[in-house]
Amino acid sequence: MPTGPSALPSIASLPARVGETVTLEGWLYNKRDSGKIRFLVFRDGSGYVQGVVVKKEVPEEVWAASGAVTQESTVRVTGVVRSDPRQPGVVELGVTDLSVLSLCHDWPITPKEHGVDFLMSQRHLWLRSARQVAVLKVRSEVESAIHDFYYSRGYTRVDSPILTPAACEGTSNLFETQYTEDEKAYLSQSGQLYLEPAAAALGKVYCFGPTFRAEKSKTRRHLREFWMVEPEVAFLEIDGLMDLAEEFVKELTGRILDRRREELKRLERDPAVLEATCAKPFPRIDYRDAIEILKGKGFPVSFGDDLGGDEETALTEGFDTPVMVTRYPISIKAFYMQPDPKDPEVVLGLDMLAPEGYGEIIGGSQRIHDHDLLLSRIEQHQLPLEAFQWYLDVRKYGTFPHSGFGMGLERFTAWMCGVPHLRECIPYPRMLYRIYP
RNA sequence: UCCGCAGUAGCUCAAUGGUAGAGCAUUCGGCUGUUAACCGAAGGGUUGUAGGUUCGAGUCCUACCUGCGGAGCCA
Repeated sequence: MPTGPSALPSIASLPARVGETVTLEGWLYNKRDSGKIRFLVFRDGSGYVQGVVVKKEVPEEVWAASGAVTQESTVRVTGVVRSDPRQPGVVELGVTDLSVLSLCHDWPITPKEHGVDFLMSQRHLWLRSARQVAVLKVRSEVESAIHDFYYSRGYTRVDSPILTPAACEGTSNLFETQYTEDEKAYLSQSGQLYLEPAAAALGKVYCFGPTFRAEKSKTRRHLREFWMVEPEVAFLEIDGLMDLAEEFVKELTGRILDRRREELKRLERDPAVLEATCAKPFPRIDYRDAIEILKGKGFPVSFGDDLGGDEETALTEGFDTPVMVTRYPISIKAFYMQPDPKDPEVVLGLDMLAPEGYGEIIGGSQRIHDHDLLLSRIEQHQLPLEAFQWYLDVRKYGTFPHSGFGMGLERFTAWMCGVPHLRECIPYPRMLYRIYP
């Protein structure tokens, strides 16, 4: 079992050490003082443990240190691990020695409520709070599960570039940067176009990295910098893509339920919906049927309209799993999506909507594999042909049907955690008018 | 960009146009089983900025700044 940089045991390991005397290093999370007995809650990143300091049982200087120590001071503490008779399965530390390594003054984040503006300005410190720690652990678990999912199925990870010469879709929401003296570059909005040639090389590929959208979005479901995982699979068509998306979401959700129960509990996340997601098939609804359902619910929508947040929430009502909507009108979707041969007004696209109002977590499609059809779509969208010549080459040299999707890591994490706003689901959120810290 | 809401102590919020207040945090005191511990005391303010109305403005009006929520777009 490898140890960290310090050979000291972690708080997380204490339940297996009942009866032992251990020394820990960490921070003071909270303190309750009751005359001749003090309760100090320590944290070290792996967990939390309550230390009990009794005046007549410790040397005078240890008692003094336990009184002087403040929230977020760094400490080295020694004590006996014992089960807490009031909470079975939980341990506490009978403190025998305590030294303050660094006394913390004026810690700004108190145990009471704070406003969003204040917390966001203190994001680097806010990260230490129990709720943020839990969310970041879930996020990390999701990231790890993503790699495990694809690796175990024979996918090759292909890192797509972050600096790109032109837009994938439109140019109004790109971050621009100077590449050379007379050439611009743009931060990537998607790795998809680069994955398609890679799928011709490796068959099954995926990329996972940061994505940048300079949209003027100011909602809880948008970030300007977010992480997206994108699989792209050769010879996979729309029905197989839907199977892949469902299997993917089921596996990630199951992984969180298996390994992050503690964090879900701390976040007061009811696991019922996540358990249903693992157990039940996801409904698959054609866009045309979705429009009829929405009309029945009183929405003034007709064929050709895109679905807004309220419509998405209405469609998922009554389901405790994600819902997949397919076959959107060709007019509202990207140029590269494959038209349905049986219904040329729609494309073989797929959106997966999370339940409970969390909205779109996956968007994907079968791609156009016919060279001339793709060429005509590029022309219809008035995209610069020379910029897409390499993309057309995928169809020119041994073309093949293929499909892929993108899943937003923060949106998925937000849904897992039951956290309403994406800003808590990434360590340092980048939002409109906010790039500090 | 558009629509709506807000800005008062370090933080979260009160205050009919008439003496600027509470809780938490901080400091001091009390308490041997606390769980956002509790009890007592103290310090802490140019009410976002600039102008205006009024005998009198935190409160009403105008402009600006900052933030929040939502829309469009999307993951």
